[in-house]
Amino acid sequence: MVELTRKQREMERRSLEILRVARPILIAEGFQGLSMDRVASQMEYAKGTIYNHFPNKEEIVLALAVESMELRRNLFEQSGCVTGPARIRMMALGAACEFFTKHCTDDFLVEQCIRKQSIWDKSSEQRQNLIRQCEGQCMGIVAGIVRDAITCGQLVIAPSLTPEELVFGFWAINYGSQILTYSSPSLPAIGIKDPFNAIRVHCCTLLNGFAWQPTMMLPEYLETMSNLNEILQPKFWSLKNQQHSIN
Amino acid sequence: MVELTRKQREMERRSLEILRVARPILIAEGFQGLSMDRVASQMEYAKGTIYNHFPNKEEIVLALAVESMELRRNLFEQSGCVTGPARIRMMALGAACEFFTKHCTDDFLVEQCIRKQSIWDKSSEQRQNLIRQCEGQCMGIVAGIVRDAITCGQLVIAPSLTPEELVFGFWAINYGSQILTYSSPSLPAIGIKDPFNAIRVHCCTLLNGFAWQPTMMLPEYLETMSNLNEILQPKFWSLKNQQHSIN
DNA sequence: GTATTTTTTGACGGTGCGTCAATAATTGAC
DNA sequence: GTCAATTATTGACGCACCGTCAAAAAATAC
Repeated sequence: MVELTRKQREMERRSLEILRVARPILIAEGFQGLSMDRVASQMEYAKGTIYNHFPNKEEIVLALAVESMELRRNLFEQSGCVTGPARIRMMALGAACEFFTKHCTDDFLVEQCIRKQSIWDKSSEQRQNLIRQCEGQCMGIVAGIVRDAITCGQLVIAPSLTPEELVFGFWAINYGSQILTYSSPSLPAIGIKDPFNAIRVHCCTLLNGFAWQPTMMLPEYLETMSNLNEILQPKFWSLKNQQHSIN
Repeated sequence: MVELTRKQREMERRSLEILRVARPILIAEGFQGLSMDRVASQMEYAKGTIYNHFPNKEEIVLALAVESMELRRNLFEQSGCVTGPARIRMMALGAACEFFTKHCTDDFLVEQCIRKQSIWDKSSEQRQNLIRQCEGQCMGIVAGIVRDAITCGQLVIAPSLTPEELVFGFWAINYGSQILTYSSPSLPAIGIKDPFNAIRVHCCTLLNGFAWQPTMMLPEYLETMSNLNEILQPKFWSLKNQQHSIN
């Protein structure tokens, strides 16, 4: 019994070590660049041993994505330390998003890697569920804020729109902007100089469009966001020891 | 001289044939699934001949993306046939986006394929410029509408926001939503049942947030969008013969 | 009809994935 | 401490793919 768990612990430790080796390769050279041989040689193990832990490359990538999405979820949870009306908490969440993209860029990139059919095709349902679960938790946190706002009468939405679908809009703005920012070869050339500022403006405008109380116009919003960034950063830094890639 | 151009024409014809063979493979099986050997054998040419036309796989994919983005640009241009205040033309553009995603799904998928560093690393600057150019043209069309609105006094934006950055918001909502829709394993499970409706709602809300005149509340917006979809679709269908994958 | 240029071909070297029989290490019974 | 049984590790192997290039074939020029 004790024996078994010791073995399991060792197994677990090495799995994590594999992920530690794989992560920087994935980030630096993408899915193509990550090779099992390379991971094996860098670990000083044979390839077969790696395959004892992960049945294929896709599973490694998904495992890395789980780590990264858990970091995101932790940031989302930590942003809950900000008190105040729902709209402010929603903004704190936006700040968490911004923090994640700016300071956990590696994790953001890993998250992107898994948005490909081929990866979902080849990976185990079990690990896929971990992703789904984490995604659901993130959604739950944000949708909770929306529900609070509705309950307090600070926000009224059309009956055809669920709170989750409202969150979907903010998710899309953030996610879409960030994808475009990182993958569009020359945003500045087509007139987009400060995408992060643009995201803030659009989130504020969307909140205003929904008439989410208390009313807050752009200058006030931007100032509040700056303050939130100040407040939240030190909190987030405390995660450093738990996690991998905050910089 | 005449000889040379005939050869060039044949060369051109075969390049297009390669793309015609490659496209369905790319769409069905992704970048990984597309193999040069397969294209060659399906064309009944030797692999070397394919390499006479495209120096590597990435160039083929980029060439396909150019075709798809040109289709998008054409749809954007065609949406200009709708007359009326800028806000309505902006909505027509939204309808064009929706049409593209829904009925040119293959092209939408191809557009996604090129948002990877590894593809830009390996492809020629020349073809990259074709993409950038097309992207710039699309941006130009939409930003033009925004500028019109500003000129007419129907829209006022903060001086810190360029018209292009405003477009960026709508782009992000559309692009982000669609990526999430196609790649998130289970949006319905986390509460998002009708992403297309959600996109419309968010675009309307964003327009309202910017106080873009003439004022239009959600029900009116949704009805107008439905009408636009009716009006525009037959127009778009006329592209069918020029292009590849409208369905 | 022959010499020259152009085009096509597919075998080849190199890399990477995932497998599996052979080998090494660990375990536990005596 | 020994040895048989179990478990873990290894890396060579089969297969697939990319991109190259010398040789063969076709087209062209004369």
